[in-house]
Amino acid sequence: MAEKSKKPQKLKARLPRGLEDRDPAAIRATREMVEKIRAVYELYGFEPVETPAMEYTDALGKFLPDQDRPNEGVFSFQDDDEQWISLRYDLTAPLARYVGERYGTDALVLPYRSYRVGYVFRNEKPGPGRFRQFMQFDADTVGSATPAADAEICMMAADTMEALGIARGSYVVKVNNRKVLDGVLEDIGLGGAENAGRRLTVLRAIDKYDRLGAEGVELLLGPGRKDESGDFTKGAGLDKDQIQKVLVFTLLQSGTMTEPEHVGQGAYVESNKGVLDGLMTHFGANETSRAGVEELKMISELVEAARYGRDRISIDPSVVRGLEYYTGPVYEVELLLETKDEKGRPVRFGSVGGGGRYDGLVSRFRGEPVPATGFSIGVSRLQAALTLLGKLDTKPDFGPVVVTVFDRDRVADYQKMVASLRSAGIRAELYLGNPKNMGNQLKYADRRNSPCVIIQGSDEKARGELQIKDLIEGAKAAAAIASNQEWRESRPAQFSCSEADLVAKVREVLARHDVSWG
RNA sequence: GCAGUUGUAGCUCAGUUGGUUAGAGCGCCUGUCUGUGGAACAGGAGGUCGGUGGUUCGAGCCCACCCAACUGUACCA
Repeated sequence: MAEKSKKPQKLKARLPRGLEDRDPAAIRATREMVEKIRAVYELYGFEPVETPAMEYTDALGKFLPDQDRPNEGVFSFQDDDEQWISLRYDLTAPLARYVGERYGTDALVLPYRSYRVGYVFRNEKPGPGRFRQFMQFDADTVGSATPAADAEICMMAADTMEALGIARGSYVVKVNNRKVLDGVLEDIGLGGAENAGRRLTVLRAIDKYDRLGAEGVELLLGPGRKDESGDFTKGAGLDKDQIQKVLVFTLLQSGTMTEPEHVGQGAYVESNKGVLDGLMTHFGANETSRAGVEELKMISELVEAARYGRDRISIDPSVVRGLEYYTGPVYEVELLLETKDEKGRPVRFGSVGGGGRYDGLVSRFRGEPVPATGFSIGVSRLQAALTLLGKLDTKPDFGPVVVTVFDRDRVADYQKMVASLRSAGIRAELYLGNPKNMGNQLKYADRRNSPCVIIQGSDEKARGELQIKDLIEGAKAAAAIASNQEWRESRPAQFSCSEADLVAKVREVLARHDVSWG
């Protein structure tokens, strides 16, 4: 018993939770998604910019509501000079810093329209499609207060989803305006700084509408709600009339969708308009709300004029989006596809992107107001969703053409073949393992998913020839062969050619199987 | 953070009322096979039984605490 602990303990190879290693297929999928998003953003006139993964903590967080616990949710450390530095948790705050540093100089053309992609970090509990390091792809317009800036970001969000292969009807861009919400809250007596906490509770309750439904929201607005596990969530403690008013607001989204045959005749416009009319009727008396509805109206008219119907961009008062820093229109892109995980349980992905107007975020670096609006796609979450939906190509890429080593003293000859294939633009490599037998080399090439291998033994060398073995064709032929003996001797899908024809013949094999790399 | 469920080989899982040296399938490695991938056959490696402490003559199994994963919930700039 005493010597049990004498064993040398191995270091456990493991990754911190909420992080992931990414294989070639995942990397390729990300690259393709990023490229499609980039193309749409560029089309809309945005230009790229890149900022570092770290910022001074105050530049990221000072404006934010949860500053009383600066180390929660963010990864932070202290620099040599004791200043706090944090890993960015989104791409918006760093952009505000970037703009704040250049505002009013020649380095920045206003309105400034830029996009950026990169990893962001959050120190939170991970879940399916939710990581502690994940990729976002943002676009923002800084220095423009017109709702036209908001409208086009909504349209761009819709275009981006379709560019990513998500069919119209399988996603929706939801739009709301924080001003309308603020007005409603004023109306029910929750205005003023002393009610900030309860306002937050109400906003969170509304935000859960799509998940909990009207009944759940009602409980959260009132006494509170108990979930399936018995956990209790404290409510906002509103009275009946207050709850009723908030619910009327939230439920106004459920205007009917226009029938497809009316699309194109302008009829579908009525649905968004219906929501807006309803908002105006119920809440127009409040000045703040009315201003918000007017903005939404403008956005709605602009997107509809551009033929983006409610099937793509929908006014939805239940959208809250984040907390304090949004000041006007807010947007959220939701995936409407239902899917199941490996165990057959239904998974809802919900929001895969969002954004809004944040007129205060840049101005805190300046003395003057700087309006801004932007949008962010959660690339990692969207990729997780698309993978589960089987909408991403997860086939591994083809491996390189493998030149096998037959005679160990002729490695130079084989390396020369590799070089000539490479100079012809063909992905190729020399077998670098132990070349003691051909079987291992073919097994290696097979596992690398190589389209073909090159073999040259002394017989072929004497004739100035070499063998090209088509592994893809060979695998098909193998199905018909039962014995190993026969399998070996028949050498399926293998042919000779002269050394001079190497590149041309390999090209033929590649063309036959549509092999392309990357 | 809170609650529930679950932790045995790389993966999926057996493991009796607490009893000798913890098993299987798949995968992996080696050989049959230095002139050819799959299949077949033979052999092999791989385990702190999630961790620590306790109860016991004896713990994979019982108890306590801790850790991790999963699900729900809270938070999510």
